[in-house]
Amino acid sequence: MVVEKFNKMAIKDYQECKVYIRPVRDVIDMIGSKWKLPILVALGFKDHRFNELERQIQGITPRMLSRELKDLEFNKLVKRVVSCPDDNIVKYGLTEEGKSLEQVITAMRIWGTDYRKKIMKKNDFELR
Amino acid sequence: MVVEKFNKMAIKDYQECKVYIRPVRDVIDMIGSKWKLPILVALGFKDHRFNELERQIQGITPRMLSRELKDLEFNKLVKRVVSCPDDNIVKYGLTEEGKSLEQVITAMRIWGTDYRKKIMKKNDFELR
DNA sequence: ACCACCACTATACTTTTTGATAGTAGTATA
DNA sequence: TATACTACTATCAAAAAGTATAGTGGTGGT
Repeated sequence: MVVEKFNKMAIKDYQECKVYIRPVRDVIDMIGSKWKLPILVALGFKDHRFNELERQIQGITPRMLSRELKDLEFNKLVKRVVSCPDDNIVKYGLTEEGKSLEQVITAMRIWGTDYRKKIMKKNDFELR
Repeated sequence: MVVEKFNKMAIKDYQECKVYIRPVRDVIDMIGSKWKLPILVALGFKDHRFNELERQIQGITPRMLSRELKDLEFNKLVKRVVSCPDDNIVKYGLTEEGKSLEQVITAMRIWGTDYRKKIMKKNDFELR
């Protein structure tokens, strides 16, 4: 009796966990690399050209920028637009899907800022 | 004149971007690996013993679990407690700091769930 | 014609992360 | 005493992620 109940609970917990874990891992798989969030944040400000992004995101190489933009395009978070076909001006911007990430990014930003403040206070020195 | 204004704006944008990017990257650095969020989600349900986590999180190896728990402990998101010293029962749970991540995780979960639904609709088949 | 800028791509390499497998020390159980 | 479970650790290998460096094809200006 007791064993059976315990088992059922365990299975329930397990399934609930999975249901909660899966979408969260999807998000990490999509935007959890070193450069994807910086790119998305920059594009959240305004559309950017390739070289603008290169300059905006310190340290990124064109190879990484290119790859990450392609990944983000593949996942429909970013769109590549040739805004002025005569001049071949390429711009990158967020899709609606990409814009809908704003709440996630904002939550991270707030938490990250708080965390950084706490660390700074505790250690009583400035980080960077 | 125009050039000067443009430059100033560019600098402003750049600085604002950095201010927004940094905390977001901090978060990714802390929880952006394959197993950290699954662990945090599981611990959000309840405290877990080491082997409980192993069973709960399908696919994780004890090596990874051990390492990731240590990382999370190091960053004060998770605490290790010997709840019953006589029996040496070890449990892992969220710290207050870890619990404060809930909003981030919730935002990710909601977004991830929506995204998955959209993909499923578009492709008109079930994922997994 | 020459040089610069834009939007990338190619190649090779290093570093980081993760996995597979086995093992250990301690306690409990039959 | 043998077996099993808990909470891990060690070693090595593979895979993934990221870096360094150079180069390409196109357009635009002088």
